[in-house]
Amino acid sequence: MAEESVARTVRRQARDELTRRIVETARTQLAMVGASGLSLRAVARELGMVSSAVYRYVPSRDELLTLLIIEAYDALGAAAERAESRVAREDVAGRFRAVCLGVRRWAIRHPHEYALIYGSPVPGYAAPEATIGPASRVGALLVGIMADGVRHGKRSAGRVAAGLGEDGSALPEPVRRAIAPIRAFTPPQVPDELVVAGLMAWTYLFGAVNFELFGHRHNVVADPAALREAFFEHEISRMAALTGITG
Amino acid sequence: MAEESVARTVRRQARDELTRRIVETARTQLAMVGASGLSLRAVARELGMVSSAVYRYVPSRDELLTLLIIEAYDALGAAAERAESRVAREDVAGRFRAVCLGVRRWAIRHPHEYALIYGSPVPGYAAPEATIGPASRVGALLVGIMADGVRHGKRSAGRVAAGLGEDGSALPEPVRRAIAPIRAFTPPQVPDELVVAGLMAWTYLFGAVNFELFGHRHNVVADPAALREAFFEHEISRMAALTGITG
DNA sequence: TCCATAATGAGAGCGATGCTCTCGAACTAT
DNA sequence: ATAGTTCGAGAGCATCGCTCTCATTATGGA
Repeated sequence: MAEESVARTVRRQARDELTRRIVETARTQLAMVGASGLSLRAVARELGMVSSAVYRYVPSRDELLTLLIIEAYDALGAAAERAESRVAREDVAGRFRAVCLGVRRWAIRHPHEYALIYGSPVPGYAAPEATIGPASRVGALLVGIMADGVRHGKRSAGRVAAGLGEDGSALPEPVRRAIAPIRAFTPPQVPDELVVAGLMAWTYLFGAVNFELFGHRHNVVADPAALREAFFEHEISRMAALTGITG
Repeated sequence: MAEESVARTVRRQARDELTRRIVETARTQLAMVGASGLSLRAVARELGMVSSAVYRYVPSRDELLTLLIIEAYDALGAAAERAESRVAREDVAGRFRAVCLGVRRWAIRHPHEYALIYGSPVPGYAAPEATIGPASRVGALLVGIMADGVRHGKRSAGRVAAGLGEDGSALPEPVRRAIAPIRAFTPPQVPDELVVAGLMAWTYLFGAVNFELFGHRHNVVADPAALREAFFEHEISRMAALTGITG
């Protein structure tokens, strides 16, 4: 009958709804007290149920954290994509810049969520399989920009290659082999040199945000938000120049 | 009497010795189970005493972690200094490279200790005053290399400035003001442009090590240690070129 | 030398955590 | 209507950080 499937769906819906509320509550808790202070029992209390009931929906605290990790990756990726989408497609340098500013902006607004994904890995060492998709959204964005940079203006791509081999030497063979995994996700038109440059820009972006958010720029860069932002924009544009994205 | 001071010293020595053993035990625990798994009670058990006794020596778990943070900063700084000291003073590029490789090597060998200092800040947000000294050892090393680079060969320093203002533009005024804090620790001969470049190299170094250690290069850079190392050496030397340290 | 004082270690205990188990109640499906 | 599944609640276990109290011991001055 129809009622059968409907009933099943109703139950599933109720279950999904409660699961959603649990994760949502956990997310607000995370935003307030950070990952180390996140308590399954507190989440249960907030929802008016007993702690053991939560275990019907979430297998463990670590799994809850994994769900929050996925959410955070997705939110960060969405923020970066939104910022990037507001820039004209041809403005490759502007798109790169927008991604960087978007990432930093989101990180500053959601420090605990950012720390959860780009700080020390909290559970074990291996990230769960389910996180790799959302985790690569920012990277995918950068790859797309690189590819467009190659397509739109051969000029910039050419300049990149030149920048990389400043002394005339090509990319060392071990380096070429080292980037084999990422090459599986990059269009073949993008040369190895540009891939390396993109990886470095990506590395730098999160290195800078990490340093700023985790306090490693105390007594190094001035505190006022405007100055920090000015410095960030400068370092990012310098990095873009190295990458060869000069607009 | 002499016995007075001796006795006092004896007692202090006993106290210091036990404190040392506590921190030492905590450090090995940290190396095994990580910061989140570090338990004051477990440390006490290991030392054959009851947990409350440990509180006579260490005010709290967070304070214990602070001691470990200081130790880790010091160990990392020492490792970097040791690596750097083995390079001829005139070989500025080699010294920079040695610092980077030394940092990475230490980090790989002491992942949990590295995560403790360069991962998410675990207690609150503000680092204790006592940590800022040891925390700046690597930075001080880089500053020294920069200064020597300026002193030894004006050529490289000049190239840096040129590299920075590739389009002929000078450093933006807000950026100059942003780096005021670090300028208090850098010799005046080092131009602002070089300071910025050094900051970027510093940022990149730890960004790269973070990414590698925290698993963000899964499916990006190949796993074999030799390839990862080759990639690291390449990215670092690229960064050195940007910094203007070309040897 | 003796004795008040201070440091030390042990134990009990408090509140809290993650997680498991069991037991009724409610709901689903036949 | 009944058999089976899901669910919430409660009790409980081991562990944690930390505090308090109470002896024991060492210290340092009278």
